[in-house]
Amino acid sequence: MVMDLSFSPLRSTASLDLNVNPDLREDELVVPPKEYLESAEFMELQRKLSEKPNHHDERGELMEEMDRLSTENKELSQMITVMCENYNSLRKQMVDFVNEKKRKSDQSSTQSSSTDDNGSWNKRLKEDDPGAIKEPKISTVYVKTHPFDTSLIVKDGYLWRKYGQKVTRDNPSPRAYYKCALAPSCPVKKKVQRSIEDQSVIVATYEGEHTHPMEATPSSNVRSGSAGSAGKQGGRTMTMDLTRSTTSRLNKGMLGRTMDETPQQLQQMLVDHMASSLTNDPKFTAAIAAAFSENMHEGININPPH
DNA sequence: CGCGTTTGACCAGCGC
DNA sequence: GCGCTGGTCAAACGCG
Repeated sequence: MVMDLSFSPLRSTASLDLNVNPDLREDELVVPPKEYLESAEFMELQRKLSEKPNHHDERGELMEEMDRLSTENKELSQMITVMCENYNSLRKQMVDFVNEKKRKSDQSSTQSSSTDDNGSWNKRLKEDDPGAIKEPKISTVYVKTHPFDTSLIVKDGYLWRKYGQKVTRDNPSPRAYYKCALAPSCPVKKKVQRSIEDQSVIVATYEGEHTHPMEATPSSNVRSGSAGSAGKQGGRTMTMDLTRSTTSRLNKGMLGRTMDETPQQLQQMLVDHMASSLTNDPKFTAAIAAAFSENMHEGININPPH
């Protein structure tokens, strides 16, 4: 199934927004980005819907618009396919590279300390806790966000308390430091920073393992700034939780934990998930229904004048 | 007023 | 020893 986004006001972003949350709840609202709601394109669509239409022309226009959007949808589908192919190719190269590196470091029997942040974090943590025998578990998660979304929010089902923010040398984006809200009983920390290569990608580095189950209200896991800054998010984004082991096929595919997904399968999973996310959102469906109801009500007059 | 975020100060590791 | 950098602390601040 290829999701037809022709009717979706989200089409300009949803088609390529890979930032989906497999665990999205029905009570979590998915709204179009604020930028889209304020865009000229959306205003124009709204204006068209609210205008007293010349029924025949309007229908013709709508059919044309549908054709245009269908074409656009096909093009976007092709783009996703190409992206998936590229992703798989790059990932394979990366895995090969990492394996090669690991082999070499094993051979030289040197303690491999990565040059990235995790390495320094590990070192620091070991110093903090000399009694620690086992290295804390470090995992890095990449989360695609809406390009306009400037917040550093990674919804992962846990409650976090922000304790610092820094601008690092090699990345103009600030890095935020979080501790698990249940600290000190739960020692987990995370760092969140936008990718230097792709500002729409948030890189979250987790250290340690939670000693407690997920919070019951994942939507509140990270407060968005001092409550008042919530509006800055500009619109909800769906986040992809890559940390959970009980991942859906989608997660497996996107994380690359299995390499056996074809681009078509990946694309299918993405599209299916976007479709279910949208249709599961009562506000979104209600808004669409209302818009169409209004339009159809005027366009299809059951009691034609004389 | 409580709670969580913000942000400047402080600390420690590292390289020169 | 000094400066740079990343990580953490804690007082100030703001919102509900």
